[in-house]
Amino acid sequence: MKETREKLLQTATELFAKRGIDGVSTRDLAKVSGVNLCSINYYFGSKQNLYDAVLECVIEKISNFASSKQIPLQTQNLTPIEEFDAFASNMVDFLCSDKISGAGAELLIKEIIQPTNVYNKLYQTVIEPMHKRMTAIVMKITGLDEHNAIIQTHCLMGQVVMFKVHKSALLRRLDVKDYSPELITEIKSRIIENCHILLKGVTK
Amino acid sequence: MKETREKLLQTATELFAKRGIDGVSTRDLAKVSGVNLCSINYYFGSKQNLYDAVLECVIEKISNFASSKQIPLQTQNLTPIEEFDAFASNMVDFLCSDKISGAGAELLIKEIIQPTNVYNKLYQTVIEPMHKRMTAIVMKITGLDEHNAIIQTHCLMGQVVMFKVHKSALLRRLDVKDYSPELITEIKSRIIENCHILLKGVTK
DNA sequence: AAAAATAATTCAAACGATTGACTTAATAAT
DNA sequence: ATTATTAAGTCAATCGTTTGAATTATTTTT
Repeated sequence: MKETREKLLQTATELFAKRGIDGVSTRDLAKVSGVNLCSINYYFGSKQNLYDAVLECVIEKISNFASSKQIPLQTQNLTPIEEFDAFASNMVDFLCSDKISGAGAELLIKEIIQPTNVYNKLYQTVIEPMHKRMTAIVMKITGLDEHNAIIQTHCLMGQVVMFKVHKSALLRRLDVKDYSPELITEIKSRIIENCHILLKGVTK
Repeated sequence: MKETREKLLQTATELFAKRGIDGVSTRDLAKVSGVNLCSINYYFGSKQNLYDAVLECVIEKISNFASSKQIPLQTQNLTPIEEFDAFASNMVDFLCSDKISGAGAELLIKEIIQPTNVYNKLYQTVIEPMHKRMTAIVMKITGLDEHNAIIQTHCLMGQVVMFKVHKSALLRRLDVKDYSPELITEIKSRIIENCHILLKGVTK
């Protein structure tokens, strides 16, 4: 059946996201997936290839999510600020809402912290285009040169990324168990307000 | 000699930071350290205990670094903004300058992304006090209530953390090989300027 | 439509290698 | 004499991977 491959991909995404590739054995994967052990090699060739396939799925998911959010927006004529807002909002949604990214965002961060051979593709197909696009907007609004705009872009993105990277600390500080839709909304508007202030108030 | 224990701790910090605890075998550790395999169990009891010891060293290093930066400042009477600046500046230094944190900062981020049993101590002794202190400053300057100040603190910290978490992407974007002292200075002043703008311009 | 042949998939079992931990013995340093 | 360190090796457990037989699904032939 074609389910076996899919089940393996899904389980692997969750387990790898939680414990990393070295923290998950092929026997764990097979048991949790409910498939035979050799299915991993049958469908993917090796555990490493399975990990690569999982990450390619995540890359694809991001690409799809990004383009799905762009199509309806391109018809309108957005100001740079509006374009930026949509971008930041989507980024928060993807990183923080498990409904959208699943365990993918978790895996993404792991790959960034401890890059494997897949990182190159991740960077070229997802990270760099996003970063470049955001840098262009920052340059347009602030008038910063490219060098400074890149650094500023990194600052702005950091505000978003932080809520995924160190989610646990924020939850403890706020004394809540998980991100609620309301909290995500709060975070989003705080980030966007901050970005507005920075984009308008920053000096060369 | 007392070197063996120290050498193990040092090597373990670097290897664990690079490849994670599961990515390093005890035989690797012994070989790279240039010590005998059983020294690990002799001095630390187990690989896990060695990892814990390494992280406690990192925690201690942060605490020392933080307090060393506080003593000379406490004598002066700093404004909240000045206190904030020193705090942010030190945080950038610790996270981004390998001379100061060594591989410790790398390990720190790894522990945050994939917490082990040591995370609790890390949070209670380092992260929470920092976060609380910064939140207090944010509240004082902006007048935000605690809930919003916590979220804002997370945003501000994110700007700093980003330069450690996704250092590789920034280096690629700027087309440089590593953080130079000049680049760190640039980053630092950008972050501090941003924080000034946000602390003064944010609305309830 | 029934039977035969082929391909795709799953299975239990086991492979060789490596893991962390441990033992015993001997040596070196303080 | 106590402590520190090395050496060589064993241990059970687990690792990723492979095997060949069994099963199921699909296609071809009759």
